[in-house]
Amino acid sequence: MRRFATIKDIASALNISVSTVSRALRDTYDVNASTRQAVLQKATELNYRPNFNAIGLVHNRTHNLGILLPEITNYYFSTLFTGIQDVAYKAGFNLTLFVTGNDAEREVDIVRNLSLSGLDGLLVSVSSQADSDQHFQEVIDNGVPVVFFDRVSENIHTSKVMQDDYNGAFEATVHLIKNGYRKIAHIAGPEGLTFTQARLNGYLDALRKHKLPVEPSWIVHSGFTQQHGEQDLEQLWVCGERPDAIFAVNDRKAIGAILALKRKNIRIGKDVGVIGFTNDPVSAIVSPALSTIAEPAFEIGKRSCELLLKHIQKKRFEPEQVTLPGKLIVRESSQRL
Amino acid sequence: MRRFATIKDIASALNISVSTVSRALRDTYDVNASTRQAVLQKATELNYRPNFNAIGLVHNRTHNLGILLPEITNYYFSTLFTGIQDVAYKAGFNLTLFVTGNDAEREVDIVRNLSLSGLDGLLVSVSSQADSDQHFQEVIDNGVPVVFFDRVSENIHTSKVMQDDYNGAFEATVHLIKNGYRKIAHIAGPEGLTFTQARLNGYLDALRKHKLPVEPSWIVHSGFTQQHGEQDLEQLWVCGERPDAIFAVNDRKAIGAILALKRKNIRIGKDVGVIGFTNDPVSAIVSPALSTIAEPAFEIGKRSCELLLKHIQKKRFEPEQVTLPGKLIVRESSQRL
DNA sequence: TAAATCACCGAGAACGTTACCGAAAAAACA
DNA sequence: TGTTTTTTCGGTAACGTTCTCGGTGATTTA
Repeated sequence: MRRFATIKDIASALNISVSTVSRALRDTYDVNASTRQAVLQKATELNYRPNFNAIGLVHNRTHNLGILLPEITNYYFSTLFTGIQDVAYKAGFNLTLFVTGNDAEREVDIVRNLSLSGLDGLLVSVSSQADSDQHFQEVIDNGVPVVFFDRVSENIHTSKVMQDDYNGAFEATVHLIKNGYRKIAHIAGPEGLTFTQARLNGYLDALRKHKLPVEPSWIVHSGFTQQHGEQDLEQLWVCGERPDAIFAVNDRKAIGAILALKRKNIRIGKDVGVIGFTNDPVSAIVSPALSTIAEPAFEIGKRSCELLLKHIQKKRFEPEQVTLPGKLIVRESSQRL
Repeated sequence: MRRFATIKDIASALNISVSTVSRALRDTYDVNASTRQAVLQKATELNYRPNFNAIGLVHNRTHNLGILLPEITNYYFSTLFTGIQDVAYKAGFNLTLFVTGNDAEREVDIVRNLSLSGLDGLLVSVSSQADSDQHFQEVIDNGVPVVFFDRVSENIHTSKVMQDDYNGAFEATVHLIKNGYRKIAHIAGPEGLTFTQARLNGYLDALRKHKLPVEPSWIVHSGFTQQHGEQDLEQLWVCGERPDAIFAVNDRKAIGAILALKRKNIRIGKDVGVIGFTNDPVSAIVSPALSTIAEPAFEIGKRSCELLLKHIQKKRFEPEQVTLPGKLIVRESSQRL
């Protein structure tokens, strides 16, 4: 059985009490400089590492944050994580990452079996809102601070940080309109999600404001992958009148659409305009390059973590809601040229 | 101060001892069915959650695995993580993720300050081998199982799992040769890394086997990003004779090279062949599509975690080394047509 | 010189859980 | 009926750490 050097080992080696060692190691009050020096030296000599379980036990603090993500294999979530870790690391917090794979059941399972005592707080982007948010409410009721980001949960009262989905979608759609497209379709996300709804609304309002027709068959919902984008486009192409532009809920779906269009020998931009959402690096690589709304993923991660840390430090902290603006990036796919 | 219901709360509510509650909760020996039922009911009623700190303290087991990664914002590492989590989740282990950002200093800092007592094992892909591996040796000396993957550390005796870098590189180079390219350059990774060396050797041996010249100025080392790929290509293009094909150490650099070549109006495939390594999804999206060696990222993650779990379970477990084969994926960028 | 202050240290309880051992009650055996 | 076994439970130490409290000497103050 492995066993680390403990505070007791140091104490007995130096013939002093554990209390003194404890104080010396933490450099607090009431300890002579020379004894402190001796303790420190002995500690490195024995390769002492503090036992976080023990510390967590007495303080009811673990310096561990949980992160719940639908997926990690994409640009948005992975840079978001990097943002989170950026502030967590500086504050001395570790991150335990849970990936649900967009599986709502798994999400519930994970949250229900969470070792709440092992976590000082929870950062979450929900997998799906289809069913209830009960499992999150339970966590909050247990006194564990929760911050939602990106895919937030409507009916739960806590801090949330997200990009401005509505205005981003509005701007993207207006951009297409200004570039002469009139029959604009929307390749959307799963229906249950709030941000799917927000982007849909931005799209709709932009059409209405410019007195363009809203054609229900030009709005198709499905998942977030490139394959979903391809399928959505096929569906758009079989039934009724075809659109002359596509606003996709994210870049991956937009690229799926571009690929499908290219297979049909339809010229992107000239025949059909395409715009995405996210500014995934791949949008600059695909040909023609994809116009998009850049999301501040890293910043969202940072802000979420900062907010969570605040929640943890203050006992009573009023939930905040922050919305970060996106930015229109014009490339080739949305221009007739 | 937040406080969860404990085993004591259940005990006093039921007027029984904590030992009995403990046994009932864990469904072990020596507990009557009816009292067990009562305990279970009370537990859900009080929303009891076990305190992992306490359990970790007595068992010296946390069911926490540490993962040390150079970065997470790319396809390879993020799917690798998914593979790890796939087996960890089933085995009831949580994952604490540390991302170094390819910063060797930060790696040392993280490892040195690791709460070893909070981790049952460590999965690592090193950030750089430039300096020493001493910090990892310390961890192992403390009795914490470590498994290396992808970017392994040579001088440390422990389990390692990686793809077959040498043969992959060999195969990629031979593929270019067979397609008629003769002046093949290599855009390599940072020099310190073992797998950089392995891929370089595969490349060199393929050249030698086919009696092609090895031109030192056609081998350029740098980092792993797309930008590095672009820079490397520029460097290749300024000095002396220009190559007619490029084998890149990974897809991102290959794509950088492709982009730079396109800016020069050089036709990919026809004028200059390009092949990468990884099979990042973007390699199918870029135009022309990038030939590459597919790496079994997910599988590597799974195998690493399985191996680590074995190490943790058995007290004495002989280090294993597993090498997974890659697979040549032929697309457009490596064909003259 | 007596009293008050100060610097430093130790004892012991506490955090939530498990493990070991012993005890009481119930059941089985003789 | 007495004895042994089985079933079920409780007491207690232990895990590594922090924290509160009190207690030495030594030093300063009056």
